[in-house]
Amino acid sequence: MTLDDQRENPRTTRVRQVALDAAVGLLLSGGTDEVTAAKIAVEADLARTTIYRHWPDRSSLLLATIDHLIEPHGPAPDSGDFAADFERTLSNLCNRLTMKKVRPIFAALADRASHDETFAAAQRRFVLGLLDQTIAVIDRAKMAGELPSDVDGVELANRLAGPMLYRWLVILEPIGQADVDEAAAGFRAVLS
Amino acid sequence: MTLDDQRENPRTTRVRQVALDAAVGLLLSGGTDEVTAAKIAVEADLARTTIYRHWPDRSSLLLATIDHLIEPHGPAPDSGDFAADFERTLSNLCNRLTMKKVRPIFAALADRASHDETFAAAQRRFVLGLLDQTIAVIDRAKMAGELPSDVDGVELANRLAGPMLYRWLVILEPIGQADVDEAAAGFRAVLS
Amino acid sequence: MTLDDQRENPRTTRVRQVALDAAVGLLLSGGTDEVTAAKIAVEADLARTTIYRHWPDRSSLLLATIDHLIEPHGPAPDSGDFAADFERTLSNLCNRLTMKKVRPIFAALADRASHDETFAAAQRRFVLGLLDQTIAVIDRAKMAGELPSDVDGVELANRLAGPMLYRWLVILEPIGQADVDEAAAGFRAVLS
Amino acid sequence: MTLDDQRENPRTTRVRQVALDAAVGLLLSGGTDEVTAAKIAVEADLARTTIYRHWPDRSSLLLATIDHLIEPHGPAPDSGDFAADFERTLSNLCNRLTMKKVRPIFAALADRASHDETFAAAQRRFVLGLLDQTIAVIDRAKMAGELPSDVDGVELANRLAGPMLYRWLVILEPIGQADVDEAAAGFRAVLS
DNA sequence: CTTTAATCGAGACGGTACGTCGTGTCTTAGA
DNA sequence: TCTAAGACACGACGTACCGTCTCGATTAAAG
Repeated sequence: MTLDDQRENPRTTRVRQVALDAAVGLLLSGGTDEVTAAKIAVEADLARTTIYRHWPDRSSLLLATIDHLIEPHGPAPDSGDFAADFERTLSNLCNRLTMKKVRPIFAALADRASHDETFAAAQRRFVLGLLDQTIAVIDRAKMAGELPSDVDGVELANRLAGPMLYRWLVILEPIGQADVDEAAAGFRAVLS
Repeated sequence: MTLDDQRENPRTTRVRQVALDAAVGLLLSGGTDEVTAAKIAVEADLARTTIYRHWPDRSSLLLATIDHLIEPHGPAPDSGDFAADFERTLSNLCNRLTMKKVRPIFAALADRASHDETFAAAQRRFVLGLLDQTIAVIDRAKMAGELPSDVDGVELANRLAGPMLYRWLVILEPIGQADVDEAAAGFRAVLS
Repeated sequence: MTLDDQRENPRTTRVRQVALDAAVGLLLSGGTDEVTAAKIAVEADLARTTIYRHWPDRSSLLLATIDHLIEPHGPAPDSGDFAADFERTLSNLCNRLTMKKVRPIFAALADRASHDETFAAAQRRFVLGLLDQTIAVIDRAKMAGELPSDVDGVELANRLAGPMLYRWLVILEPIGQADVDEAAAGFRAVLS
Repeated sequence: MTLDDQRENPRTTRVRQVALDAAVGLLLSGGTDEVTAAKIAVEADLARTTIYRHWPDRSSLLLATIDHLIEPHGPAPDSGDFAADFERTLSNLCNRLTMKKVRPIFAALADRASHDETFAAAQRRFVLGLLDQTIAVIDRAKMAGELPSDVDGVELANRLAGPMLYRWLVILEPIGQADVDEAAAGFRAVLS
């Protein structure tokens, strides 16, 4: 466990780090088309060829950039009150969405996903990642017997939080407290 | 209808046509990155510079390609039975979505929309276009007094059909009859 | 004589005039590469295609421009004193050379002359044109018996004035009064 | 001599070589306008962009082509008899001029020299290069005391050999033995 | 004073070249 | 070993100009 394969050359680790940091910056500021070995090399003060040693092509570079960009979410709220916890996770989600990073990443993934299964998988992972706190709360409620045990956590999370993602990602409109409230109400309705 | 159809030089019309046809083919088969003046020129047997005469850069070329790709939808079903008509439009929508063209177009728009307001507007238009039959049915029901007059047609269409789009475009899962049924049920619930 | 084929369409005459005026301006200010149908069209406010109606290609356009540029020289000085007249023509030549137009024209002709006999002929005409006053004075001196009748006027003009042209066009150095004096001395030497 | 020959990448050396060889061919056969990155690339079977890596634009490419074209002259003849040596260098010059390469090079330089000081300098170097054997002989004669020490070698070379260059480059007439003889006579006149 | 024919304006089109940027492969040297 | 440095073939970018080709709109001279 402790022996996780960290025995990587520290130079390698450093290069990967600074390259991806630069790539993330470029992705956020200029979109997919800016994630370029040449630009990363300039930005991170590396040789362009070094980038190619770590990622063989644009696709994998972009994918790695996105993966690097997705910071792990904190633990789901756990106050004992599931309805409150659920509402809390929705607020978190709302913040995360509007922190502006989500839209370009989602779009970049979607654009490639149409013609590259690797990106389709990444897109699914990404969206699930957005919902994972929500799913966690649902699962806890299930285990506590406050939700029927045959409820599918992912399914329910999609049903309740989906409209928020839809608004933000598909019809490009802002999400408000009203959307959070409605989803929270939906949760309480199944909570019984 | 009126003959304001520009009396445009037929050569010009033809060039625009074959160029966009080729561009559509490239977009559908290979995605955004294939929509290239050079490739269109080869595909459509035109001079590359001719492409630039009609569309000054990649962006406008891509936008024009997408506009060319979006065929106008037929009229909304109108049988007198609003619930049936609504269900029908959802089936249409479902078919249209899965006819495979929608996903790459949406994704292409979304990718640019993150950094180009023109594309954001196009994305909104595109999604509204997908829903227009649905909205039309809702509006007819409102005028017939079967829906409260304070219902917002676009809002309602998004609420009811949104989950289908969400499934297809965001979480990349297939849409089934179950989704149509559920949305139709939602419509009947507000109909009374 | 009076009936010279002036029966040309006045529009045509005007177009030719303004086009060549513009072309001359471009040639003098920017060199050969500026003599372009497109640029002339802008400068002279003509349609580019109109230029092509008058001159079929760049070569003939450039040639016409140069011909238009070469203004006919005034008559050779004629004071009765041949030595003085000769020195006067050399001063004129010196001024004409250094009025800056000559070098680029000569060079433009020479560049083409290497691979196009039409331009070679134009180059010869151009240089002879520079010397014609000088030749005229020599010929007058011959007819007055002050020079042997077997002297070749062109040959002598080249021998005497050639060094000035050489300095200016070949080794790119300024011409001074010393050069004029020396040539004039050479003339007086054969005059006796 | 010293091995400062750069230890340059042999690929690079080779590319430069074949590119310039092709460029020289194009320059001699078709003139300035043929010296084109695209045409060189085809002719030398290189990528067009590779040409741009070595020479950033048309001007420097043309300049490099001309430099590559100018082969170094052999040493000046040195028989002890200055008059004979001088006549020999003039014959050499005559041959070099008529070997056909000189005219297009001179013209190409002159055309650009009118508007680009770099080319003007190159033109001066080129002409001086043509005369260097001649100048060398003059300088040797000076050091041997057969010429007054206040004679300017370059000046004298221009005075004596200039007429030959003038004939060939300016009035586009062939040079004959007569021209060589006359110049040689001029040399003997100052030699005394 | 019209009518007819030459000329012009406007601009599309297939081309060639420009000079820039990016890609992915490769090789040589240096830390 | 890995990185730096950079050459290379390839191909797209967007621009400029070339020479050809319609098509109308002017305008000239002739009936």
